[in-house]
Amino acid sequence: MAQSRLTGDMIDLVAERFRALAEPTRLQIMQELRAGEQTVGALVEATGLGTANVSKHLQQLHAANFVTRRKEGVHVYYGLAGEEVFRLCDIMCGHIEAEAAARKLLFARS
Amino acid sequence: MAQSRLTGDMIDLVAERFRALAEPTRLQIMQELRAGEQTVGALVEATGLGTANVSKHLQQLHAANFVTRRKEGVHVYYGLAGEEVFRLCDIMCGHIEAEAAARKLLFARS
DNA sequence: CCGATACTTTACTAGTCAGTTGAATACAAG
DNA sequence: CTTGTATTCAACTGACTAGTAAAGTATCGG
Repeated sequence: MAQSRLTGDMIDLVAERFRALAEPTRLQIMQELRAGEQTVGALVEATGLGTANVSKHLQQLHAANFVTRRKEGVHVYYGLAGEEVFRLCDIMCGHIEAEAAARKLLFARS
Repeated sequence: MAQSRLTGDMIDLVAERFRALAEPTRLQIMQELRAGEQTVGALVEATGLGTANVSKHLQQLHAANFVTRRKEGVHVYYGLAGEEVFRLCDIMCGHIEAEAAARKLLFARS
């Protein structure tokens, strides 16, 4: 099941995907999308970011296949392409919490 | 279990961790470490990268808590701090493969 | 103490990228 | 066709960072 070996090409692709998630702004957008498919304008309002900025981030997330894109009239709706992202975030959160817990323990026995 | 909501601070921390893995070079180093704890010099030889470069990447991985550091005499041994990283990579690989499969399917019915 | 080896730090360069501004495109309504 | 709204594109700036070279630090053997 688990990739015992990551080939050179695959490493590049994986790193590229990680980079798509390595930006707080993009994670914030993903988080907003969790409420459901939304237009660019709605995301702009929800996040307080600039329109062009949000549009660019959405394109990057779309290029990395983390969001879907659907045009309807004058609006463009973006939505989550899957839940993997949040599984990834959960693992990271666990990692961070474990680290915090370890640090706490370290202080406790000083 | 799953974080239904990611707070602002947590988003920053998670993005920071993703960034640590968003570099092919660092993934390559992690991959090498899978064979076991190794010195900086051994990693330099295994990867063909510059010494200072490897040292710096290892520090970043250590700061993100993905590798352990142990000094022994004149050598410094780095090792994997856990297997989460590879779980993350596996999910990403699955994502990439699913995407490739979908593209293939798209071509097939043209 | 001296020199050698292993690693880290610092300073630099070149490339990348987030965010912004203003123009361009697409579509809808009048 | 014209106006207005929604989104994207292009150009720019400032910040960050990978890689490298050279100096600095630590540890061991003699």
